Amino acid sequence: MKYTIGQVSEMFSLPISTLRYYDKEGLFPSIERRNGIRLFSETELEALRVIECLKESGLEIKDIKQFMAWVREGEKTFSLRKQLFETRKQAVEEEMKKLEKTLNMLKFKCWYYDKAIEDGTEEKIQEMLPDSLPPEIQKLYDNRH
Amino acid sequence: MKYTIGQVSEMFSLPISTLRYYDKEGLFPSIERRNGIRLFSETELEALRVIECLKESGLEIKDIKQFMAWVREGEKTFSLRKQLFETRKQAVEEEMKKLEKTLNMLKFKCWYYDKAIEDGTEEKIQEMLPDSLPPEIQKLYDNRH
DNA sequence: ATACAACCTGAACCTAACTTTAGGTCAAGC
DNA sequence: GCTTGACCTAAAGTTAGGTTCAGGTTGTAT
Repeated sequence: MKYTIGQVSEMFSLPISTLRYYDKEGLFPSIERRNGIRLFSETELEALRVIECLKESGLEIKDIKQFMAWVREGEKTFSLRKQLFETRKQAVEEEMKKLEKTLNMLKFKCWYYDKAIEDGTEEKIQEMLPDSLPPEIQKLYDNRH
Repeated sequence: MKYTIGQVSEMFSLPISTLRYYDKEGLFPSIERRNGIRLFSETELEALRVIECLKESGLEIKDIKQFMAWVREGEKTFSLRKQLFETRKQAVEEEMKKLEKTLNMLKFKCWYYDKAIEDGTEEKIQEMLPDSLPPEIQKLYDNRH
């Protein structure tokens, strides 16, 4: 099954201009064309799934291009590709830890403003800082950075 | 206790140029100056902690500026501020779900290339797709998008 | 009083990842 | 045979979040 750029744009909810940009950047190195018109096949759809994953992991387009080049080179690049995914896995795990901290701060601030609205002032809360907060909130406060 | 821009730069591991840029963007609306030189106090340090949190949550600088303006306006903006943190909390929770999916894909790809290296080829794995994978791997594969 | 580090400003510059624009091709239906 | 919609390209423009630069001021130690 082959798809036009418009169909793929729909399938992935990506603007056509973005797909053309990815192509220009070398992210679909083996894409087929008929009369100049791009024909996306399963290879390119899987490439797009990987692109979305690697982008979400924080990888830049030029490094995704490098990966696509490795794919074309065949089995001799298996371990380079493996290493790339290992590194991205670590990066994502660290990002998730950072987001957990961020979430603690946000939850603390939600509690803080809930209480400030209830009290009509921040002063009471300020007096409780840094270590006379309710137990659950204290945990958030201590782990917020 | 008051700090110079250089000291704050050290404390937060942020370039001086970034701190000046934040100031220019209105993120320290009440910062004190002596002979033109910025003096950071606890207010600005807490602002910086919040800036890092809101940035990590995906908020843009101009919206952080809006928040800092609300802080200056006092208690009448408590509920606007509360709402902002609620929204960021939701955004971070969604981002974490996305990263979990990304992590599934990355783990699957790590397994994939481990096996490809072991087998010397991808062909054996391709035959196992989409639903004859080892149970643990099947879970990753099914949940990768 | 001179040197020197650390501070200041406005303006220009930078990068990544797109998006927009202007102008052109092509196949299908009327 | 002409219109229409979906495709094409190269090049310029956009945005966020900074960084760099050129030129100037301030505070402290010698």
